[in-house]
Amino acid sequence: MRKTRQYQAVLEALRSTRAHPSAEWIYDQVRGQVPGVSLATVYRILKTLEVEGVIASLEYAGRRTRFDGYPGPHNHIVCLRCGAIEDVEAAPDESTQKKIELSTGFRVSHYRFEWFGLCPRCATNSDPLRSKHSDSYYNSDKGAQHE
Amino acid sequence: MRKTRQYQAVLEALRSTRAHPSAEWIYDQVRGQVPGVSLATVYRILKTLEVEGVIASLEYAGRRTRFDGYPGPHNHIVCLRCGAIEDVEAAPDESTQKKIELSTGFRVSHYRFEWFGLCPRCATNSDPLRSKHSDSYYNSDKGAQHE
DNA sequence: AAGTTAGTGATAATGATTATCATTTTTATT
DNA sequence: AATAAAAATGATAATCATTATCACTAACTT
Repeated sequence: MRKTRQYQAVLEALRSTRAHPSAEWIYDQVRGQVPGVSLATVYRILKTLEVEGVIASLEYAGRRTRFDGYPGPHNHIVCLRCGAIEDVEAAPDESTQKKIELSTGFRVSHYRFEWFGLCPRCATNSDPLRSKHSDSYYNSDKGAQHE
Repeated sequence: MRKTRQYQAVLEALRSTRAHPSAEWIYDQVRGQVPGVSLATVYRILKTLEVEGVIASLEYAGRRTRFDGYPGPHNHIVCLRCGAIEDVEAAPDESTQKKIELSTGFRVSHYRFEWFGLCPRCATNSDPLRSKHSDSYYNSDKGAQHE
């Protein structure tokens, strides 16, 4: 992969935050650096970066994919209402993985371990839950509601 | 919710297997009992059952949702290639959850803990990976490849 | 039996992501 | 530098699981 302006802008945008943005939020940032960039290009570069292991994608059905520019040994806690994703250090212990491999015969490559609930702000705010297809975070036009 | 023929047929179809089927596989089963049933009705009933806590949905971005008719204290192991989902007893310990609640301020309602890898058959079979939009399990016409 | 409520079936709409393809940009070769 | 080959881009159409809509029907209530 060539280190094009688009490529660099995508990686910089993603790494500019610890808040796990969506492709569309990244797209908006990149447009500031490369005005005519296409959303398809952003998706393409994100996929390349993921395959290279440079970034990670966090996928939840019915919600847009969120990207993590600092993949490493950590897990996530996700707000059911606003979609906020924060890092968490806890992880299931490795001895469990060996047991599972023996009992199921699967060859395990990775695990997903995520807590779900309400973030502190959402826990005290009783706005209605929003539909599957609109995250408050990193939404294209409306902008983030909080944080 | 009235216990209509459609409702009962959906629940029976889902509970007829431990293999976590998709809405479309359930739809095919239900059609055997209620010939003119609509796919929309199946989705509607599945959503109701989930909200009632009678069943659980297992969601993976880009793949169709899979349903679990026997939700309980267990977790899953997922094959990256064929989409097979099997039950696993291991779970992260509860003391970790308390620590996370204190450090993040989130109010945790549930967690997701899943191992990914290749099932025994897929580990020894080198067919190409299929696209995001076609699971081999519970695919409408083609039927399951194995199991 | 009439009236209210809930559920259904058919189909259109949704929306994030991917595929396509002609064009442009970059790299390699002469 | 000129040309050829390879890769990346931008614009847009296509995909596809799921949801929304709405007219119609079945089920309860009194």
